Amino acid sequence: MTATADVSAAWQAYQRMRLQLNGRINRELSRSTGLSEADFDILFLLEQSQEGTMRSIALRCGLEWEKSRLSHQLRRMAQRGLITKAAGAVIELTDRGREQIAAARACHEAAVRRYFGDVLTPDQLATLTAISDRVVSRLTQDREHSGQ
Amino acid sequence: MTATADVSAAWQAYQRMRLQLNGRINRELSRSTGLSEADFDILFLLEQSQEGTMRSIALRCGLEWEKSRLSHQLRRMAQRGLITKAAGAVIELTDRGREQIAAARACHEAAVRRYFGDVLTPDQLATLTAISDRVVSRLTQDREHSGQ
DNA sequence: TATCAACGGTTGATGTATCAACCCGCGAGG
DNA sequence: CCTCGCGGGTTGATACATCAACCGTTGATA
Repeated sequence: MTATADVSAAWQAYQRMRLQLNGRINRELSRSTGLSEADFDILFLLEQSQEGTMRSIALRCGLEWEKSRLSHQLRRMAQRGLITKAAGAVIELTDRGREQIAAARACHEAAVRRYFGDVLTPDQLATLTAISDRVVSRLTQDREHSGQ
Repeated sequence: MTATADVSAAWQAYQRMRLQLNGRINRELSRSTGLSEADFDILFLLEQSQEGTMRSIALRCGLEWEKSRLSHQLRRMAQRGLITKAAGAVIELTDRGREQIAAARACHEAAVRRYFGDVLTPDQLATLTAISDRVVSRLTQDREHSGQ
């Protein structure tokens, strides 16, 4: 039986890492490219797909976002000229969007490596992957609590 | 040298856990107590301290929040009657706030245990703590990039 | 003493997240 | 053929996060 103190220590340490790590990466991304994490995630998925087009529903499944969240975000990104909305709920990457995600990807990868990949051992990385998979599978398992 | 693929796999798994785990816990907290994560964090700190009072600056240091964020949040919480603002930037827990944080703490602890503590081995918890400390210390080390 | 810089705190503007309500097209069952 | 429900998408309201600009006090220095 795991002691409460150990769980609590791990939780607190994890919270600290979560807040600071993602804060730092997002700040660097925003400062050097003007893109938010939300922008980045969407553009990244779009760039992955050939032709740079995806249906809304595919984005939603890939990101596991709520539909209203995606709708609001796509509207703002279309206003900024990063994407365009075509018929049939098809979202298309613009040239401007393509430039930005290319630059942002480099910045993001560098930050992830600098603050995460480079400071952890292969063992730690493997354990973190296992931990994450375990927690996610637990969450998926009792989806009934989720309300979503 | 750690392979790029391993870093990337660990990063993606971690991101999934981060998004889903915190999303679930916050949703349960909000549904069953009406408190957001921000509310919870502040009330938790206030409850810790004897008398349920703290100076703004102490809250800011404890939470590592930006000053404007704290100011906005305290204003909203005062409007909802969870706290009161006294002279000298002193924040005081109200009776209503005390009730809510007590209920919320139980709910939060149960959720952390259910989705996190109960599904990980002592070894995994210890490794996660080590990972978190390592990453946080790396972040603290080159604070110059932070902009904050 | 006068000034200035630093710091704690507030405010307003903007972007982001979530919930609820709504619109619409479509297929199942009457 | 009807209609009813479901799912994809939009919209509006509200809460939260972040940035920049501002206000007051305080302490160091010219």
